[in-house]
Amino acid sequence: MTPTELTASVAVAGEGRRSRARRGEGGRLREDILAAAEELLLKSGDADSLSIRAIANAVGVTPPSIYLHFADRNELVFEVCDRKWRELASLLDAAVAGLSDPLERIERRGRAYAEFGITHPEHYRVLLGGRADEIPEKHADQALLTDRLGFGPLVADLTEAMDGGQLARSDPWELCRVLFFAIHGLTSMLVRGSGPDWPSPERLVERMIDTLMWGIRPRPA
Amino acid sequence: MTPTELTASVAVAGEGRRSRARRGEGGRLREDILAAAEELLLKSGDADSLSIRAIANAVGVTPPSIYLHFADRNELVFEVCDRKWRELASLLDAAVAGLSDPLERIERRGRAYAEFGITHPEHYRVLLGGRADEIPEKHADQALLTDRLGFGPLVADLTEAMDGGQLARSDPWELCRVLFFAIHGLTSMLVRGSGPDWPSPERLVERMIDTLMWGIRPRPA
DNA sequence: TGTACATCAGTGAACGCGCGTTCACTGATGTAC
DNA sequence: TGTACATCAGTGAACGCGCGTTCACTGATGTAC
Repeated sequence: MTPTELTASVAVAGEGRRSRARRGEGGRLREDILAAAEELLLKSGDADSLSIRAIANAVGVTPPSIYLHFADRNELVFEVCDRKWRELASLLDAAVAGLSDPLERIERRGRAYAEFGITHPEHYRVLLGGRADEIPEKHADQALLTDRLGFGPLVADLTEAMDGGQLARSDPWELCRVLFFAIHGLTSMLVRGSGPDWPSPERLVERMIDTLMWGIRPRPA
Repeated sequence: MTPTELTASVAVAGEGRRSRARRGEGGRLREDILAAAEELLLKSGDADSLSIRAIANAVGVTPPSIYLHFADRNELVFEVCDRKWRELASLLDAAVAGLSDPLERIERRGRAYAEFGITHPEHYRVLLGGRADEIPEKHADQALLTDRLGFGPLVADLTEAMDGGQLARSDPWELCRVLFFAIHGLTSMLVRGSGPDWPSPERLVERMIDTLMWGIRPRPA
């Protein structure tokens, strides 16, 4: 088998040719494309593998069909990321549901965030591990942090804690970013894969959260 | 001018054809290649732009010549990164030269690290911003942290501070990683580019360092 | 109830691109006799 | 001192690859008369 033949047969494989949608149900393909893209991401963990061709093949459709539903590759990748961001955001919300102590809520959010990365490294890498310029502009700026990460709730908790005297008074947005950066650094390194003699991810998460929570407490005059 | 002609003329541009090295001075080209690669990195800030062809063009040489000095692209990129890591390591050492208080040394290292990222965002992105798999295996594991980042000195300072009672006793390697992760998270986000209404990088750096330094102090029983 | 027709969901082939890498070569440089 | 020769530093053309995207098309599906 020549390399060319091999490639051809692989291209034919995928999921087999997909049956054409009924009239008016063209939108179904859009969903299937996004689902296939996410699956590809899971297998490879690399946004570069989200090629139009690979996705089309996985869905069982030809590349041009993608353009019936997305203007270009950028838009497709953006949509995939957008969904993941929302998923993460609601996961964070779920993690603090029912908790009323703001400090505890802050802590839980951090923990849940790191755990999302640890359990979905491929997705995390796509969300924040890549180059910024491969993400459409909408993602590149502040909107990323406020809209996507849902910083609002965290800032609210920080403010509440400050009001209650559990935290030294300061700019909550600034503090919010610092906390996020720290947790993101931890997560992104864990997602990169830890070395053989590293402490367990759990230990590192605990230690980071512990350090941060102490670091932001009110200080003796 | 057709696109093809344009490409051709651009290819001819670069730095002009380079004169051939004298007998025995073939190694000169190796240096020039690395220098050109670094320059390309500065312009684009993206390891993907380190293509064999782009580098060859910048040096004023044809692509195959690169292979006289590097086995493949991976080796070249590795060497470029390796040099940057050493640069950063010695920069960190310089930042604490003459300081004897271990806590102060720890703080200064963190600050210097973040500043390196802020002033050399393109380089930082190449060192830690990319995908792990684009970096040769040597870089991917623990060796990265110990050899490249020179964690030894930081661990030494942490240990000294623990011995002096300035820090609660704990595994210094674990703490070392946590501190690095936090500073890395900060740096990598700043390097990504900050949004319009962000606090200044300097403020964020101060705040992060301040939080961490408080977080690791001994705690009241 | 039957048929012409517009619409819709795709297809197939091709475009030009830049890439890493290989291969057979060239021609200047230095060295041995 | 002159010349044949080995070596060394490169060149030029080509390889096959996968990519995003475009374009003219096809053929099933539903609808209007």
